[in-house]
Amino acid sequence: MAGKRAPGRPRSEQSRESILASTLKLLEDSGFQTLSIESVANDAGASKATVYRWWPNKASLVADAFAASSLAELRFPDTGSVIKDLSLQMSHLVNVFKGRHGKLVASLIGGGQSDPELIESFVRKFLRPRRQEAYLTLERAVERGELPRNLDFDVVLDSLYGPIYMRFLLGHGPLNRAFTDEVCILILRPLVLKAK
Amino acid sequence: MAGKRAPGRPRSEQSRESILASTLKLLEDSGFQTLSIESVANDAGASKATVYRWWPNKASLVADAFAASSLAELRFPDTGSVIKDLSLQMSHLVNVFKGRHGKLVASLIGGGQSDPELIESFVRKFLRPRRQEAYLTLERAVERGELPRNLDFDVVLDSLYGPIYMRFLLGHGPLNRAFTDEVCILILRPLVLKAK
Amino acid sequence: MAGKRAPGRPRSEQSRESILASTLKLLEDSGFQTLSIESVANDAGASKATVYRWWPNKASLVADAFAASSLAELRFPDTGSVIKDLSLQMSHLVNVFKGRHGKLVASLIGGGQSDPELIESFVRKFLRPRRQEAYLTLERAVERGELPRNLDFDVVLDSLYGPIYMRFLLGHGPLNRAFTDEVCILILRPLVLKAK
Amino acid sequence: MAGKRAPGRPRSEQSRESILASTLKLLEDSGFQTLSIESVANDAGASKATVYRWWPNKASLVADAFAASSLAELRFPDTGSVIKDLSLQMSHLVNVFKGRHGKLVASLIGGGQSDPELIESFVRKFLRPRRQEAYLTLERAVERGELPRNLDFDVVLDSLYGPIYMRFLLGHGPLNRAFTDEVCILILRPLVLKAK
DNA sequence: ACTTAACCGAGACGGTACGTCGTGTCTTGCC
DNA sequence: GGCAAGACACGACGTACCGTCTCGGTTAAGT
Repeated sequence: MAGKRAPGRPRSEQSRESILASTLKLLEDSGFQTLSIESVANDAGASKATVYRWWPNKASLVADAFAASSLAELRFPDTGSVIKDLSLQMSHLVNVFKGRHGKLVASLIGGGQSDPELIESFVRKFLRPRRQEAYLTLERAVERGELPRNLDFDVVLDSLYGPIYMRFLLGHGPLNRAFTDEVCILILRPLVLKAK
Repeated sequence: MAGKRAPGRPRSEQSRESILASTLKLLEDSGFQTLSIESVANDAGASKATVYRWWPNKASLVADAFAASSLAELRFPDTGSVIKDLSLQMSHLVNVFKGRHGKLVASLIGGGQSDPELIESFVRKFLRPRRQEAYLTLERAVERGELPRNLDFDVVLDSLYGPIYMRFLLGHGPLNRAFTDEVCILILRPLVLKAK
Repeated sequence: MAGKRAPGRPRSEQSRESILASTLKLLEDSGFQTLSIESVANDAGASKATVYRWWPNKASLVADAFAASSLAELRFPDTGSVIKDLSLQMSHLVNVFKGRHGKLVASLIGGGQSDPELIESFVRKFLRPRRQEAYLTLERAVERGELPRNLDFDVVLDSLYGPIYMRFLLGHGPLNRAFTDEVCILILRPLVLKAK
Repeated sequence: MAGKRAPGRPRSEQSRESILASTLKLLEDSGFQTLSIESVANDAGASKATVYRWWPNKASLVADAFAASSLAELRFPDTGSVIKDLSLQMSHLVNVFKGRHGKLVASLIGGGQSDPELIESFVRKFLRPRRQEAYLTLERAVERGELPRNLDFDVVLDSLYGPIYMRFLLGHGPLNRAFTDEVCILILRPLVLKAK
């Protein structure tokens, strides 16, 4: 079913990949605003028309490039302790934000303030998958009796990660393991104690 | 020597104000990226050269315009209860973010990801002053015996406001009074109980 | 060896014809410069590759299309009077130039100024055949004793038709029967008189 | 009166001249069709926007460039004989057409077949001024009694020059002094004889 | 009947130029 | 010397064709 192939020359997978790769590369240097589609096409050895044929605007292109990037390496550990699990993962996230891909994420969220597509892509491709895993981590803790039932996971998780995003985007305070640990303890310790 | 005034026509206060006003106006419609200095000059009935004479780039202009805007109306109440004080103020902030000036703040933070001056301006003109007031609110609670001494105010405040900024910028969950209240209770209730 | 036919599918006569027809049609609307091969292929329901397979460039295509057009309907009458014969034919030519095919001829000569192939085609397919007939008309007049022997036919014919082409291409004066008659009389009357 | 100067920076005469000069230069190499405005701007060290600010399209630009070129060097002599006067001037014209500026004129007339502005410019800037002089030459001959009164000058002149333009544009026969002399004699001798 | 090979449509590809828009700088005359 | 008006060189925008290139499918001639 749907075995029919579209007629005409098929899309070049090679050009698609080199365009996305160039986008990522240039984005890391120059940020979202200064990134020009012309420079992407140039760097990728592709034609501007080819870029515009497949991506309607810069935002779509960047969103796709971000989605294609291997940013999925943020697994949650399972140590038997919620606090340890989450503080480890939060510290990993901070390292990512401060590393090579930090500028990319900042560009995405920053550019997204004037282009909903970018935000939508970031949430769908990055935030939601990670949150799914976080739900599991929290559920495991509930099963273990570490956390109470009837907890609003989203409120807890936004309280844990919101401070990270805030400091990442506003830079008004240090962003490091000490900070994430403090936040983690501030929020989770009372919950865990209660459950005892 | 100090009494000497530079010769020539003094700077026109009127043009300065109309330029800042037009900047704010256009920013609310179009966002930071699409805002062009050309359009500002045009709308303000000023010359492009005049804009460039006084502001080196778009970011400075927007930062100044933001500073000149009356966004300082976010006082903290003093009800005698930390939780009430903060949940009221957080709810006010959410209303500002969802109101007419929301787009302005989003533009500032968004544009700031590729232009540090904007972030710096936002933090200095908006975030810090409010935080100063928050410190006072928290201190009052400590004096009252509502909160323990040796509390890291910045960690507490980022835990309270981070979730708001995160939902404001990413839009991945509802942002309303119910949410801020839940966050407020999640974080402050345990602290207050402990202090009893 | 000569009898051998190449194997494989033979050229589609239908596509050839529809391409030439579309070329003519579009040429009449848009002129040579604006005519795009893409639009021809599109209009003809053919593929661009098919056009390029058979015609190396736009000029060849247009030249072929012109050759295939039925512009051969400009016979010379034989009234027994050179002046009548030629003034009739010249008037016919003017009508053609002012009619549906006028733009086609103008495009051909115009485009030909930067593409010799077009001019060459126009001369070979249109001008020379007509001139052959004109030679016969003049020869008949010589036989009749209407015109002197030793006349340089080409000089006479260019003197008769040059004014028509000039006004057709430059549009600096009216182009109508009155004009062609005057030219005809100016040039031929003295010759005929002399021959008497 | 009308002493008011437009406000703002005045147009740069230097850029105007270098643009027109580059246009002429490139036109002689490449012809009208292949001439790109981009290359003109580039060669002139000007910006594309500047070209487009002052000339709405390629035709206007070329027309202006042609008008600014010194193609006015085609004076009519006054030898006391119409035939001599005209055959000299016609021969000069042929030399111009075969010389450096020939391609320019051909481009103008060729391009003009799809852009009336070009033709209009050629007629106004080149053809009409020369024709005015030709009228004077013919009038002198009438005064001298060399030519009859009541002659339609335009018909005579188109009969003389039409053949030149025709051979210039179609290239179907030699274009040289011998040809112009023959045409001149064919048309003018009968008139002059009559006038004797 | 079966192979073979050129044909054809569709349409993607790297390019080039288009005409427009905004940048930041400049020149002019008025205030 | 500030200011509006606005021209300037520059460079990216998004579009349209260019001429070339795969594809899958079609159509005869020659086995």
